[in-house]
Amino acid sequence: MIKAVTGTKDILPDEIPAWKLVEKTIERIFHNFNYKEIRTPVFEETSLFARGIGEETDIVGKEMYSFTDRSENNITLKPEMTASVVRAFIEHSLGKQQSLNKLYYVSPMFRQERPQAGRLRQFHQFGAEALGSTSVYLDVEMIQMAFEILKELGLKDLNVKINSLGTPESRNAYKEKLRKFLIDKKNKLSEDSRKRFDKNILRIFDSKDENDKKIMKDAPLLLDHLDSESKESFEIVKETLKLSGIPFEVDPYLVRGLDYYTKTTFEIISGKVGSQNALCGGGRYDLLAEHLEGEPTPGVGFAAGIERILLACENEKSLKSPEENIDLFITRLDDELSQKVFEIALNFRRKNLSVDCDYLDRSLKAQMREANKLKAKYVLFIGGDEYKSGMANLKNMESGEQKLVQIDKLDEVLLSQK
RNA sequence: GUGAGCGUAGCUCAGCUGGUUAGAGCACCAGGUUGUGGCCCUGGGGGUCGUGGGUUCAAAUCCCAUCGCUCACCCCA
Repeated sequence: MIKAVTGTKDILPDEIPAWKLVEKTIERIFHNFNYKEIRTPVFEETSLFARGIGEETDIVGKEMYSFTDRSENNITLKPEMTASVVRAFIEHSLGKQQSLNKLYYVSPMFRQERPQAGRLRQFHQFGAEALGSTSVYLDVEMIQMAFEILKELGLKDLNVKINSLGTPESRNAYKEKLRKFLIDKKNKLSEDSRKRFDKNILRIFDSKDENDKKIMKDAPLLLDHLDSESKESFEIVKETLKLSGIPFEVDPYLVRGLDYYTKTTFEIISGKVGSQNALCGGGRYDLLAEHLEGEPTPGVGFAAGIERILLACENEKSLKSPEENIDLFITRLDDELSQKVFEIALNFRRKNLSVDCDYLDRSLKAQMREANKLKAKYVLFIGGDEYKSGMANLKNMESGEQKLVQIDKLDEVLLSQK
């Protein structure tokens, strides 16, 4: 049997209502904040991600779905959206038509990792990017939108973490300080952390090794070494978040894995989804546009994982997606009437009623069971003596009431009761 | 890339100190009312016990390999 490729999943009809509800919520909240949707291709030239996300990151280093196509182009299925959005922004000179662009997206993403709870090889993210302003209020707006969407979906067990990475200059100066602090302790660190020492020294703060933790307790903190501008904007972020009524905690160890972040970074964690618990993450990236050879353009954004959110909703039992039902099920008492039933069905379908009927030549009883299963509001019985006089029984499935109606007057009867 | 656990019906699982035709619940189909659902009752269909090999008189059950899934590490949504 051919099965879906490892790490990919079918979304079956039963699960669609939950997805639709999430998608509707996303669209509503982004509209409230006046963000416009953007759609970009699922694949891009590999170099876009290599340069945009950073050669040293795990995403680029070992997780990309890359291949060469028949014309020898290096292609990669998008592992995240920010680089693509910024590429489109530059390519179409969106910044020249409008000084601030507030964009959002919902799209599948691809990363070749070992699947586990809350991690797939094809997964879905939604997110937003605001390009063209350094205003910290946009930083806060990202958190507000993400938080609002999660709250609307009924999630409660949430933890908002924020941090500031400062400007690249202050961060590099700080990294140097940290390197000096660690250099003589390096051989006492765990193997993983020793690797991080060269690759991404800030990541050593994430180590779960007890001894590493002990060493890092006395390490200098990035937050204490911010440039004055980053420090000030971080203060405003915190104050504004407070005013927004969004509970948060400052996590000086929150280091996002993508190279392009500057200043504000944040993450929203769920306590209900296992070990891949980041529902959403984001931050400011003021230098990305020029990295990609565009006009220098400040930006902020975030991305959230739909599968993880759905997992959290399931575990918190927070999602009440509406029941699916149909307006009318038409049964047939005599087999010869199939065509008539089909004709009546089309008539109502054209009038925007949701209508179904039997296609399996089943007994009336079976048809009724089907109607019940589909939660039909009404059942129409076509056939018998009453049909000969142009009549049919119409049954209200909830009350059980049934009345004889004239078939050619069904329109007004049904449409008025809808 | 590393580690652990698990693969029996469409789904959830029982059976596993090896021993007659492999079970249950749910779902599905039919009947109980030859023109009427939800509850109930009766019956039915559906399984190479993931795959391959080995041990044995005998394997779903023990051993090995392989594939797949799951969870965790790394990292991230």
